[in-house]
Amino acid sequence: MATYLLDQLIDTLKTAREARGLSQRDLSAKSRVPQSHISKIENGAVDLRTSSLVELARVLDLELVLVPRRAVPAVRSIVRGLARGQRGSDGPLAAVPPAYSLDDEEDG
Amino acid sequence: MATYLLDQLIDTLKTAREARGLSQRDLSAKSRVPQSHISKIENGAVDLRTSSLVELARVLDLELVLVPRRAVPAVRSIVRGLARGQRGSDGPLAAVPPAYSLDDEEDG
DNA sequence: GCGTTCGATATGTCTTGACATATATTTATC
DNA sequence: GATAAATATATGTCAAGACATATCGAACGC
Repeated sequence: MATYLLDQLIDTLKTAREARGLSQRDLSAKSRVPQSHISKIENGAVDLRTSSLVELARVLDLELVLVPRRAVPAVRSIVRGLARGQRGSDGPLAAVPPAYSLDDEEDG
Repeated sequence: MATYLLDQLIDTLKTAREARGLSQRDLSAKSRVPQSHISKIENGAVDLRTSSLVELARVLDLELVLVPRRAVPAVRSIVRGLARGQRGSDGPLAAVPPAYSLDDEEDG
């Protein structure tokens, strides 16, 4: 019974897995998290431990970051920008583009 | 014993708590996570569940976000810039280090 | 039919997390 | 310096639940 608080994170994980064409078993093999458990996680049936979350995220090239609430909108904008293929290599803070994104939620 | 993977996150939590002048008991009262458990968490004695992590983070005005590895540097810049440029209403937010490690890799 | 590959489920084991208590640490009073 | 009270953090016990192993049935191709 995962909390609603986790839904966003879980959805990000699942979407990222599928975007990379990985099966639950593939992800399991790379993360050492059993496939059965991945199934439960994606179904919101468990309140997974943080180490499991980090483990899965790493395999999916995601990092778990604690962001000050005030910075969340800007962070989301950057993530969306990158997800659409823009390269953010021009400067760290250079681009904090508006969040006019569509629905290609490849990453969180 | 929490995995080394969690050390950064834990440290961020503890630092944020102290920066806000909250005792473990204060944080417990606001988060519904028992003080005894907060003690264990901060000592790396447990691999806390994600809901607990989210709960504690929220009380500290932090949000748990999954960030694509490629976007991590930009995100860190935002967080730091914000911590420097803007002050929270009630205390030094400056002490909110990013919660990730720096073994960057190629995209997959 | 047989063998794969996929996600979902069953049962057993190990650890978190809740509760109560113990151990600092600080401050105050004598 | 000793004692006590108040505050902050740490530890012990045990039930609820995460995690592990094995298995299930569905969908696909041979």
